[in-house]
Amino acid sequence: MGITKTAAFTKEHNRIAVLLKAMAHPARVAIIDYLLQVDTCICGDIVNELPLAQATVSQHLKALKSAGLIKGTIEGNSICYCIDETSIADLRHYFAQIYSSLETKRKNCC
Amino acid sequence: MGITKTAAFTKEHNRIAVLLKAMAHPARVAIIDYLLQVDTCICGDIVNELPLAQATVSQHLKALKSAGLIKGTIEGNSICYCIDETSIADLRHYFAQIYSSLETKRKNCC
DNA sequence: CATTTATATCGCAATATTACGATATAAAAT
DNA sequence: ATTTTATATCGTAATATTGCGATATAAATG
Repeated sequence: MGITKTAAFTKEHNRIAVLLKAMAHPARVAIIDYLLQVDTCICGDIVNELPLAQATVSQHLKALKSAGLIKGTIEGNSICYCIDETSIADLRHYFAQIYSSLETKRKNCC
Repeated sequence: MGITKTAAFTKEHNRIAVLLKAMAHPARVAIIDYLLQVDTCICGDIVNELPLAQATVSQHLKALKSAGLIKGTIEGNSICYCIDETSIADLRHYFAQIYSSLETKRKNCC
């Protein structure tokens, strides 16, 4: 025991959980933030932007990448990372739907 | 080593990470989903809705509650849980901002 | 070709999460 | 007053994450 019972939940619930989990760390929120701030997506200096060792940053980038939140393409010596719009659009849609669902249903006891 | 370097990141990045972490599990996504589906927020049967033991569900509810995603008020014998709109609004706003920022900046290399 | 630069992976220690049975608590029903 | 019902907490085992030094890889530069 101690392992997430992934198979017991719906595909959709798991899909959302995977995306959220990938972003559920301040370093990874900071990485997304940084990728938004730079105007080009040639981002070879993410390591210098974060208060973490190079190996750790690389791991965080891998986590974001394997969840589909960022894309990385080899650019000669270094790697060009940028945000994958699709996954952000999915999350945006997810929370927008929850919010509008809350607005229309308006619970009356809390 | 092995502990998240919370202090090294901004308050805002940590705040978002805490909210996302609370939702970053299929059981907790399922709980939010269920709370949305029921029309009243007297939700004493969340345990029966999930494929997990009562103790485990209670822990997940605690996690959602301490992150501020749900509220629970004692209703006699049982507890009335419902979604806390504020936190959902925050997350909705966060992803909407990322999305619109992506739209305006439109990277040209990926 | 040796060196530098950029990034990834390995191995490991510290810590955190997930799950559940057992037990506690406290209100409701009998 | 005892039992039932609803929920929380404790203890603990299994697993996952976080972080980093060391090392690997591979392109760029000298």
